[in-house]
Amino acid sequence: MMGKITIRDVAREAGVSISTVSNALNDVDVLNPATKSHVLKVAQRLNYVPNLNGKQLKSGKTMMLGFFTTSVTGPYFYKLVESMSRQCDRLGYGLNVFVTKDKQVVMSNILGRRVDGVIIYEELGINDKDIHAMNKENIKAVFLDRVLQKESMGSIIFDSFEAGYEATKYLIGLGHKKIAYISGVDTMFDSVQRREGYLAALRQYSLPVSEDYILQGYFEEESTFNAVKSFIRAFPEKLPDAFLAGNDLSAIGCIQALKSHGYEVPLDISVMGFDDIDIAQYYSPPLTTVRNQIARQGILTIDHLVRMIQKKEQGNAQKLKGEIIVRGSSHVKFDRNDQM
Amino acid sequence: MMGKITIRDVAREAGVSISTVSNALNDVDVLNPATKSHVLKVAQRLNYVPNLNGKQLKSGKTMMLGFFTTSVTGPYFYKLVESMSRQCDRLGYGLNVFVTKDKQVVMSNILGRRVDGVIIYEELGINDKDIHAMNKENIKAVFLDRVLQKESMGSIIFDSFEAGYEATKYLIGLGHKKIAYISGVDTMFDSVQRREGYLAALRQYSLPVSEDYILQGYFEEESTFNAVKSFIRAFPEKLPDAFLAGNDLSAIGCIQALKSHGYEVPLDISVMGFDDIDIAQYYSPPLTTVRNQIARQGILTIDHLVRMIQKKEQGNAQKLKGEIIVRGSSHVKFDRNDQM
DNA sequence: CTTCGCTATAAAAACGTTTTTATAGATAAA
DNA sequence: TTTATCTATAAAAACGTTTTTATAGCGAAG
Repeated sequence: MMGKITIRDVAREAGVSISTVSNALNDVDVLNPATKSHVLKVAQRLNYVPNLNGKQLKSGKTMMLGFFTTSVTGPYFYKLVESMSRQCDRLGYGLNVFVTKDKQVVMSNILGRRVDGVIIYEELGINDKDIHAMNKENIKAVFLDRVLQKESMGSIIFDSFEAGYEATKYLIGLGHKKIAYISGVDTMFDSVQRREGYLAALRQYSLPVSEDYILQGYFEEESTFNAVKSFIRAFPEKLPDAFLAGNDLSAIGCIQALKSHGYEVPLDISVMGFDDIDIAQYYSPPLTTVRNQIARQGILTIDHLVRMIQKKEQGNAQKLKGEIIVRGSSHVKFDRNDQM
Repeated sequence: MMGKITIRDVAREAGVSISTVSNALNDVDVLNPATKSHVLKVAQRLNYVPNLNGKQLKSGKTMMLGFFTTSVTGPYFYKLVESMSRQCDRLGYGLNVFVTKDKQVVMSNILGRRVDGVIIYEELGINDKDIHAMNKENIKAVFLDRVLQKESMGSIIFDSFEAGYEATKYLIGLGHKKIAYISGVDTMFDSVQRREGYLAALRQYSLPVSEDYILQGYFEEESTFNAVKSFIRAFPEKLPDAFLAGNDLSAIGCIQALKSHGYEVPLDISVMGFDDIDIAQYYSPPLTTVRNQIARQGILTIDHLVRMIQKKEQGNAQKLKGEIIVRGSSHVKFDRNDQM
């Protein structure tokens, strides 16, 4: 029978003006306390819930942040979403996840002011023109896993160079001297950075850098399996002390190949990956790997975005270090000759 | 310098009224085609993007569905979100994921009309009064994993009773007689239903039902690991033929515990889980489990909700059957005594 | 006494749309 | 020729808020 209860209904019922109701509800401190509590009581009694569209239209604020991503599949995303939404809660914002591949959808939601600020996962195809449009509208954004050209926006990314560097340093610390790298997909930023870090560490410790020690594994188990097998067949005498694989899947493929040739990991050869995927700890041997601090990325992202919104701060680029997780696939260099 | 471009700016620039602009943009077929294309061209040139709050305030529609959940962690959720958002796309809706534990947030977003319809994951504490409020506002909702009291709302749930029943029947079919159940979280509907199904199957086949054979694993690997270990220590002579774990994580914890005591799975004891999580097939041994058709649940959910919204259909309750996936963690009963 | 300023509230404007109603001009019917 | 109908567009109202501006009442300062 009775339709939606509006602020007008509350005003009439409480015998005051709608501005008074608004002030009471929004805790604006200009009202007589008695009036305020009376209004609140009436609102409660009528089960009044403000219409957010009206509210947001006028105020220009939604107190919502939007996370735009092409996918939400896999542990990376749910860990990220989990930590971001928790942090939003703390700061009084809501987090809204939009799963879409359509850039049009993204831009119309952003410029259409459905949210106060946005987190954008790479690969949505947001370009300079889009960023310019956002800037013009004074919309704040933080990008994940993307190097930003525009100073105006924020970005919180993992430092893959540092990760590659540290991982290699760790292997060197175990006494390994001949370290091979199994590359991922060469068009991907992460892949290239990890390799550069690997090379930098080798140079730093004056270890030989050889093209032969860079294999192509394409971030996949099978490709890596084949690549390692061909390597072993081609250079049986040049077997490295350790393999640093572009990611954990690749590390698994590498270990499978070594096993199939009768080598033991980690006794004969150490193998290390990146990402710390779920399987890493269950695999045999459990993988030594570099873990990204996803929860931390989520928290920093929200903090940064909220500062940009509330304190009108400029966006900047922050890099996160990886964390080396030592498990069973790596071992201090063990020289068979010493044994004999 | 120049602020947000509104429909008014487009109207002025194109030399028409704002209603004409609105009609052109919304493809209302009353305009002279020349006028329409002219207006569209101007809108394009000005990079006009409609303000969604204004739009939604007036029209009363958002073309958005909201998924409200306490958590988004784990494969169940990302598979569900993935399939729901894909189906939303197809039907011209956007899907919005709200991760929150605060019922107040949920209700204010729902009654505040931020979305046209909602999908609610259980455990948010939505009660009859809330549902009544939604009904009064004519808001459509579909509940997941929850038995509904109110006829007016929809629900698409997995038949966990059936799943528990069928899984147990499968184990019985392998020749197992002493079957233990590792319970999940007792406040969760699924957990309780699976256990009831388990009990029903035991009764059906006149097998003994014992309280000792119901362990508490809380749907977690570690809790289950500890629970199973304590069981083994407490009743070494009463070891069951098979464990039916409340979910796959629990099954893994169970197997770890059995392994640590020197038992072999499945030769000594069969273990079975629920959910078919990603690790299930990689685990050693690969898990026998009951798979829910998550993608199907997502599609049915969206379809149902959209029908309720667009065709003003009544909500109803649908149940989905699980599918038993036989892998390496279960085996026909093998009696060591026969061997000796 | 005025006048000023302050307090508590009300009234009105504004946010950016869509929708409803009005209007001018053209075409068709009488 | 007049009137009615239709077409294309414009004007105005409405959606439900917040924010800005106005106002009545009152105590204090001159």
